[in-house]
Amino acid sequence: MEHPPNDRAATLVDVAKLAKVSRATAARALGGYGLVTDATRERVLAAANELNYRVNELARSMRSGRSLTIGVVVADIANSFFNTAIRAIIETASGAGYQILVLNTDDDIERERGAVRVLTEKRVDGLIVVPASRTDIAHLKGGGDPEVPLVLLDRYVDTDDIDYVISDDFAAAQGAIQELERLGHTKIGLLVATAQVREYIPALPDAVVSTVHERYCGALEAMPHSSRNGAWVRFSRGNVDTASQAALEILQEEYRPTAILATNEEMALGVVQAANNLGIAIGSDLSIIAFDDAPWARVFNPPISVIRRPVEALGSMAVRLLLRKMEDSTFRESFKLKAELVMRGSVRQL
Amino acid sequence: MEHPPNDRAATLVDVAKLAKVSRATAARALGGYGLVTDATRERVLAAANELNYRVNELARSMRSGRSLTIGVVVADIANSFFNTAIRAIIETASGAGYQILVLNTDDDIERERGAVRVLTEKRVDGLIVVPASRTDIAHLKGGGDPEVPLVLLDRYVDTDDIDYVISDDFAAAQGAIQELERLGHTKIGLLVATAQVREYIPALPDAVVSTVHERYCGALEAMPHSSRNGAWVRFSRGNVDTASQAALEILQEEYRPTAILATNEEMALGVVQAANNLGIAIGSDLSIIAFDDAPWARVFNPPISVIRRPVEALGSMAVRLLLRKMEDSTFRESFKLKAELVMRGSVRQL
DNA sequence: CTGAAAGCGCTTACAG
DNA sequence: CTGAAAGCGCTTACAG
Repeated sequence: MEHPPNDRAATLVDVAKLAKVSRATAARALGGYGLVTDATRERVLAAANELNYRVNELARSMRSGRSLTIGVVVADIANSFFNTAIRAIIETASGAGYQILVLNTDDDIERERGAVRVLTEKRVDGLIVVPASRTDIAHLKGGGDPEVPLVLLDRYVDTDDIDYVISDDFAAAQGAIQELERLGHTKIGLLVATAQVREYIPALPDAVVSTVHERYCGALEAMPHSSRNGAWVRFSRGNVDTASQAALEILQEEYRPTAILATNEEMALGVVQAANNLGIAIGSDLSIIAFDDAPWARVFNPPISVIRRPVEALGSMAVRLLLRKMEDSTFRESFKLKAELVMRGSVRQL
Repeated sequence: MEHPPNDRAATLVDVAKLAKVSRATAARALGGYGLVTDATRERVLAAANELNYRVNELARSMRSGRSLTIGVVVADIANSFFNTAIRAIIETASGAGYQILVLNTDDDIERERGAVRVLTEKRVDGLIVVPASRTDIAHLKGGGDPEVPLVLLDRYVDTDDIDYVISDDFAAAQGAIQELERLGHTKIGLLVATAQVREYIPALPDAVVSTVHERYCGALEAMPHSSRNGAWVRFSRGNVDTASQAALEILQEEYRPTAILATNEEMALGVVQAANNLGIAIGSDLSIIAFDDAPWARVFNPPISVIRRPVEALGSMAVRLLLRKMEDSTFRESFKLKAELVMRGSVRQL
């Protein structure tokens, strides 16, 4: 009963022929645009159905100039913040009919450049990028002529002509330190995830990403003088083992801190691991607050206090902002969302 | 110094004109195929550079019939197994010049159908799917004529004409239970992540995904008779809170088990949370083994014993298999990789 | 409401 | 080694 047009997939022409209409009419009936009688529409749909027709989105995109695809360039999809954000991005985008191309950079600027290039060539309608650098951003400013709409996620860069959706990490870090002080802590350590670093170092590297900068500065500003000499501060690569090494160093200082702020999931796990190794009990001997409410944080014993950022909101907001910019290329707006401090058993009052 | 062809992005014609060659020659020089003199190639590349030319992959794909894009349809990108696999998929694919379109189904078969349809319409060159059902698979068998190469990841389905890359979960579950018995455990509970279930139930639901089936059957087969009545078995939705409820029920049985096997990350966290709530000490009062070596597992106190599946290998294998199938449509092969039991402090010898 | 024609930006044979 | 022509499968004006 099928009309197999030889062997190849059915095309618009096949449908049009079978329905005895022109290509234009068939396209209108199938695409749901323009005008068609109910009768002809039905005829076309029946034909399409019989031939098991699938529109070729490549052709449609080329002709219409819209690919219905959004490119997402992210530091590390295995990190819980990013994959939760991507989940929200996929959700929001597919609700609006857009699909997502995801690339991973591991915070490598060269890979980011390549990613943006590939996505541009694939003619994505828009781009969501977690930039690996605050200053190396020429490739984001459209080396090309008609620029692809772009929204930065999680981090801003050193220019005022690129919109972003971020959380207020300065305030969040500041608030966490203040809360520790309120509870009597005066010796406070800081473990900062910093992709730009090989292993871990005590001093702030030159070029760091905005989140690193904000979290460090926010924490430092609130820090009691006794904690500002940097003995309890380390900037570490974003993996658990390195973080653990760095935390060990901090915790083995002559006067060790009574509390540590960890700036992401990996740093938090590193601190916990180091504390376990040294037999230091979290919650009683050492208090800890971490950025991002990873799924395991509240299940730990004691549960870990966290700075909960509105991850889903950040992701879906980035998409919605991007969609608006795609409609109106002059539209400009940026968002900085508040994070929430969630205190749990990992912090003790002194 | 630029030659802005009005306002639009430079196209192949613009480059050809500036380089004073035909479109075909320009295409050959830029695309790196066919024959061109070094001299003309340089001229073309210089022109392309001056015009900041970016090839339109949409057009290239349409003409060449290859989109250099692979579709990935996954249950939940926020789950650590899946996002680690996706990371490997992106890595392997981009090494071969392919980009990844990711869709999320939450194990909903309707969404899976929609995802496959969209990706087919976007003319992906291949498809990697984590199927939400073992039987509802018509949409995977190419309702269309020339089928898109397909590889299943993590789960097989009830047909022998679709290739897959999975881990040997039956053997893994069996091995874990046997090890518990070897250590003296006779009362062993089982918490099985089952997307098909609303909350949690004690009996195996009708239609479950292959991983659920394999893990359950593997565990059951090794189970001592004392543990087979099902009092300590629950099938739970894949989120921590539901899992925790289910675990609470198991742990509040009159004779509670001395060990529990949890079939994924969420189930493991659920057990830990329930144990914490009841004041049951993991490692001494209750032993636990979990599927998947999530990043937090070894950092817990005590560290959680896990069944470590070769996640990256599964992901990159799926891509390599798919690439081979794309080259040769008759190529058939499937892989079942071994998992490794990693014993840590969460399991005690009785 | 429907159709004939042109064209999106490339690549693919086919000549030369 | 290079070019002229055709065509991938659609949509977009433009007529009627």
